[in-house]
Amino acid sequence: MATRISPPAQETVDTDEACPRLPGAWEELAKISRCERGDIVYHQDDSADYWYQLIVGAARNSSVLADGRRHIVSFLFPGELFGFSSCASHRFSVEIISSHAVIARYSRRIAEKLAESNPEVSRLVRQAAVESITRLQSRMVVLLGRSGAVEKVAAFLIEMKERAAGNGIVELPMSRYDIADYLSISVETVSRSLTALRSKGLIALIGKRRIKIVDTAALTAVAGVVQHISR
Amino acid sequence: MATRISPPAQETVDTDEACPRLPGAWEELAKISRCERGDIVYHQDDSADYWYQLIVGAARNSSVLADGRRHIVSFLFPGELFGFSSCASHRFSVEIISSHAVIARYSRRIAEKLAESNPEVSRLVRQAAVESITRLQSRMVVLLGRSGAVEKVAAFLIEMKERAAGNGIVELPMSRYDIADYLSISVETVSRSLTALRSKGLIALIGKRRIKIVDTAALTAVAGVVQHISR
DNA sequence: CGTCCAATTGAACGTGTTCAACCAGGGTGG
DNA sequence: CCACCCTGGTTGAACACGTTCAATTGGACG
Repeated sequence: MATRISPPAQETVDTDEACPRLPGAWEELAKISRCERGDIVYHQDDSADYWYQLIVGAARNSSVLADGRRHIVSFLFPGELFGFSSCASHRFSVEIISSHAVIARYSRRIAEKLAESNPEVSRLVRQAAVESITRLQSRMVVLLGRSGAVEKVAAFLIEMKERAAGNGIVELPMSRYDIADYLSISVETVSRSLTALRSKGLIALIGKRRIKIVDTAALTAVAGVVQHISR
Repeated sequence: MATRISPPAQETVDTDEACPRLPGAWEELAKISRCERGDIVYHQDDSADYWYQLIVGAARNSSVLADGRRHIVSFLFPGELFGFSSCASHRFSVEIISSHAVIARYSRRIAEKLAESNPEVSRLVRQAAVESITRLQSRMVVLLGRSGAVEKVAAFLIEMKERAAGNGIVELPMSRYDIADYLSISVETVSRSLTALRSKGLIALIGKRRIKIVDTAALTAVAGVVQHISR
């Protein structure tokens, strides 16, 4: 059952990933950890002493409501900076969903100081925040825009295709339950929507967690004209 | 039909956050405009050369989808900073909904330079962005997490109460259609939810655009455990 | 006073939820 | 090795809720 990731297992590993190029002062600050599926990067209500960046793998950023239901606010992919908070504690939990992952941890106190003294870091952090806002707003439009379930799932698949980087085949690191909680529909409806898209010939399922997008144009059309974010 | 005010700005991701006290260098940058209901601060797809701050009044931050439907991303109230973006053009429109309003305009080029050279401005702008993210995430949880329409409307009323600052009586500067597009439910359902809350004795309607919250505790309970952002 | 649009109410319909059964795969223990 | 279970996923059927279409009211303004 989901072990908390260890206190800093710091090993110096080159982070020449898909993440944005950051100044040396920033990179030196990184403490690298390896983790596995189910590890919890931080928990709802933990104190927010660090910023994080996902280097390898995938994670979910979720919140559990009072009635026990869960909502997934976002999925995290390589390169993404997360863990910003306006208050002293985190309001959401972040949990690894890929079998393995690598994350970088940055002392919030020092990182903030750096962001104030170093113009380059300042700009990059602000840019990361603004992009996060853009993505959230875009997602809100997609989800709350009164599309049907099939449209939501189609939009989700396209988002995954664009973010996880695909050559037509999209790996889904998350379960159907995760997708359901992300789109705010029931698991059954997610499943039905997928089979609907499959029987229309727009996608093909390879196993459970792998999807081939057969007709991208048609899928995009189903999703509605969802203009996506330039990253 | 909605006159455009002032030269357009390029690139905007509206961060809908409350604005803290900023240093003199910042305040000197402000260009003040007065406007009226229906005025468009900027339009979807306009290029954005400015950041904005709403001083007096209320505005809506919306986007029109391909099929003609509209979605309201956020309502803007006095003090809020908006118009940030990472991409080249506005993805949303901002329109005044109160009879009169006052807004401040800041050259984005200069403001960004200021944010990079002045640690205080840097911190405050970053803080505004982070709070905007928090608010968006919170709103997402509230809206997507609660299934019932009555619960959404209840949550909306409480949000308005907290933001517009009320002594029990909440002024609603927006129409039922605006509320509907904000909550992604139909106007009829908004209306029905309001009457349901009224007949339960939780609220009272004074005219059309003014609501008295009779039983705050019960209304909060209906809204679900909606923890709100510290501003 | 009449017009126009926002707001409300009513009734039929459609879509997603819910409850339920079933299937497939992986792990464990006898 | 097979039986067993347990979780994740799919499918089916009844129901509930919000939408939609439609009619009515109410208030603002000319």
